[in-house]
Amino acid sequence: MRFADCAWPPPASPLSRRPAVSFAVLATDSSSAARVGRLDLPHGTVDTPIFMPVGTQGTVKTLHPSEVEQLGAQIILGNTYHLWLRPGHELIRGLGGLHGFSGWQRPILTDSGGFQVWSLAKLRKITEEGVQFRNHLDGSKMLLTPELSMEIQAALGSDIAMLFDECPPYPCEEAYAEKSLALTTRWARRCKDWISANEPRSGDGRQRHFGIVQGSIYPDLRERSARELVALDFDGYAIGGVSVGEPEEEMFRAIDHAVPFLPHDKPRYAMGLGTPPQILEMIGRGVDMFDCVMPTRLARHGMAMTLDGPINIKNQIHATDPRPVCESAHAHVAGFSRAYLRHLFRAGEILGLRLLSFHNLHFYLRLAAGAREAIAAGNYSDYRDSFVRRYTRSAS
RNA sequence: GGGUAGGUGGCCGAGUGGUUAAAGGCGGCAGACUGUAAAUCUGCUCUCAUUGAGUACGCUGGUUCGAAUCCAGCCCUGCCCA
Repeated sequence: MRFADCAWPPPASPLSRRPAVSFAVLATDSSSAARVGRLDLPHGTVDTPIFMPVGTQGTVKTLHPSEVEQLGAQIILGNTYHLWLRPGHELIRGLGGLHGFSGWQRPILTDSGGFQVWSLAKLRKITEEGVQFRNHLDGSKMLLTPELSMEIQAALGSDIAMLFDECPPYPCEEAYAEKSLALTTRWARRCKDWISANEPRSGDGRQRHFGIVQGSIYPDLRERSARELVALDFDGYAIGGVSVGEPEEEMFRAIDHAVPFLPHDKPRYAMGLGTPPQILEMIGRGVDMFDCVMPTRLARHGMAMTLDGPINIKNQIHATDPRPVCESAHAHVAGFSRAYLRHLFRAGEILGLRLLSFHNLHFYLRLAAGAREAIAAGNYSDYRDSFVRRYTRSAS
């Protein structure tokens, strides 16, 4: 199975006819820890491994929900922090939750605001109670707590709510990482208490909750964090605190030191990852779910993913190139030349942002679909290796 | 013809005796981006060479130790009046 041979849109997996359970592992790879799974959620089913496009503010930037659907995206992200500040979770609740409000009818995962603890570090103060933010919109002080994060996510009505965590920076002293993960665990307990006291729904329609493993680059801490969260019993587990500036090898190690302590029958989610080769690497290490701003942000900055690595469409070299951006491009984009795409970017035309956003997401989604097919077909290592070999060949 | 304002690096535009190869913007050429304060940010952008040198603020001449900056003449442009 090669990336270029993958059918698009991907066929429904014949493996996915099973009794309704929240998550089922349907196939495993013999040469790696990769597995194919199915995750049943209130708004639909998600085939794993999966890439989840990021739609922080209730929109996958530049794209119409129908286009995101056309891409075959099965689940997208939203962000608690941003939607809380603007337009406010009660407003969204009143307009049909995030699904009704945004027009996206498939599953949504909401991040808890924990990442903003890291990304807005200059504007916040962490206490036992929660995180005091200086609102980046108007500078006013606001307190986000585990309970409030859960309440906001319940109001948004996402299919999966992430627990409120502290994402420590890199590098991070071991003592701080230990303190931080202990806080994340205490917050997880408070999230759980809030959920059991307030979650109105039950059964298949209920919101799922994923814990977030922290512990920076320290193996013992990763293990401890994973064990503590698993003991609290959530619907799935994420590995956080990665892709915060650490070398790639540290990132892989952090995953490896967490995955073995996570249950086989629950989905595993590596937060914020990654480049295409990183995602294939992580799938081989047993991760099921990914999200990353990279395809959409890079698209808006003129970078297009191709089977031969990313290219900067703004570069002069593409000025008269009649070829499509990539031989694997979706028909929606394949009809446009690199020369035209370059022109759109140089002219500041919005269509350029849209076409590359569409293209890069297609590339990522197809990468994941190909991985699912390859795992089911029992040749995942070949798929990964042949993709990475070509993708990185000209990059160096 | 008279008056007046002005001519600065690819373009716009600041500078009005030395710290000016000349602010800033645009344009151009690259780079960065990983649970999105991001259609953003960074670097380079006269010529040649390694430090360094050369050429350059309409043109020509002058004043001065030193001129994009002061003076004279000329050329050109905008506006106003004939």
